[in-house]
Amino acid sequence: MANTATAEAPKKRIRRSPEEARALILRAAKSRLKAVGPEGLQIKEIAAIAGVTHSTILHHFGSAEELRVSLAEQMVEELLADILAVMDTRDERDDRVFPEDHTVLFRVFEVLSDDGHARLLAWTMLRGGDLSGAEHTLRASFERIQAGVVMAIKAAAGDMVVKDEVAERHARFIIYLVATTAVGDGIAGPNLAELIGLTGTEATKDFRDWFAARLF
Amino acid sequence: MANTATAEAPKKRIRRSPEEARALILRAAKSRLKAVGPEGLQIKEIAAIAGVTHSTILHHFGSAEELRVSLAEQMVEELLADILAVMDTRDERDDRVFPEDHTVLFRVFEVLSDDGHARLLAWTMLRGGDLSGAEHTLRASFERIQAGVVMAIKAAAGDMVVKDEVAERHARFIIYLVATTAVGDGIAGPNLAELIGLTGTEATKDFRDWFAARLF
DNA sequence: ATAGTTATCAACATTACTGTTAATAACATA
DNA sequence: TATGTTATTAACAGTAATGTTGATAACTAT
Repeated sequence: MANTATAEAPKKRIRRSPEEARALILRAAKSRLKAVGPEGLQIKEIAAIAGVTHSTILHHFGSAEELRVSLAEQMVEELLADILAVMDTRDERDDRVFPEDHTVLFRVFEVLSDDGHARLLAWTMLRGGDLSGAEHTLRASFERIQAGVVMAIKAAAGDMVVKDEVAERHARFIIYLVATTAVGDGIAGPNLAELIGLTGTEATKDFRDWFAARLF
Repeated sequence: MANTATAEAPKKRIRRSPEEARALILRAAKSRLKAVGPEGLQIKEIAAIAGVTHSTILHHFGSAEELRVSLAEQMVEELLADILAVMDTRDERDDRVFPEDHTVLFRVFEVLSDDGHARLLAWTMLRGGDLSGAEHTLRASFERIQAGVVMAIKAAAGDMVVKDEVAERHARFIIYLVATTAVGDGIAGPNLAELIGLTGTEATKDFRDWFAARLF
């Protein structure tokens, strides 16, 4: 670098809208969180990745803590959007072989566990997990998921009549089980699978098939 | 406070053995971790709870990081000891109604999820989760657990003959599922149950019964 | 153009957390 | 009782994180 001592830096600034700036910063924070875990969430590091100074972050979020809260909320919303997208895709193809076909469940595992969402979610919850900012999104999303699972249960029953309450109760259990399992899988999966001897992609697939088969 | 300016503080010291001191500090660290999550693991806070100065912690553990590693290892060992204890208690009573009777599974949930072990475990894994210090304990414990579950599977099969490989494979799946579910339950449980509408102890019990019923 | 707004930055200030040092109190052993 | 060991502490030092300030560059509207 010959210009360090001689020429003054031209110091061009990129001026973004507040929304763009916040999005940029949150993206950087997220990648940092994924890469190095919760300890990597210092605003200076995030600022470096986003290509801004840490003052800019403070300007937009008020404090480091508020940035973390915003990040947590945004992540939860993204996660739900992803899962709903999976279910919607499924709905478009109108064949009703839900229980036999494990693709939906597999995709849920992918989104929640493999993509690292679970780890980020866990971090959110471990740190006191307020999430009241995402409260409304959460409720609305759950209603849609619940409705989808109820439909699947009834489809799985075939000719047999299933009372609404029974199906709804069953759906709750299934959702709770899938969610907790996927979260646990995302967190403990790597270590646990190695310990238990369930390594390799085919073992993963075997387990998920086995799991899916006993859901309905 | 009249003595602040006048009398000198008597400053009595409690002198502990290294083992006692370490145990005291680890206990404080654990309670702190449970109470406020990973961020609560600063040695000054821990020192305050343990009733010592932070220098004492550094004296016994070398560094803040080494304290965290020690804590993680100790927690894993405690967890496994607890779970093995549950299984052993079960073995002593020689009735073989494992699958019908859900007490063992319930106790596993209690130990792993309700007691907060899962949250602590998750913290361990989120932070890079080495655990190589507890490697040996882990392997040995898993072997015993695996053997116990295989026995339960065969007992559940009743008269039918179950090939060893089949039972072992099944056992792996069950262990993996129970572990991931309990971990996920411990972390996401409170938030998730509230969202889904599975609140209250009877709902928790219902879910665990339902879950246990579909394991074997 | 001109003026007003504000996103951005650099430099500084301030905390908070970790680690160091030297002295001392508690205990064991001789 | 005397002596040695070391767990404990207070005071200090260093470092890394957050937060603050004032100036400026980029953009908008008049």
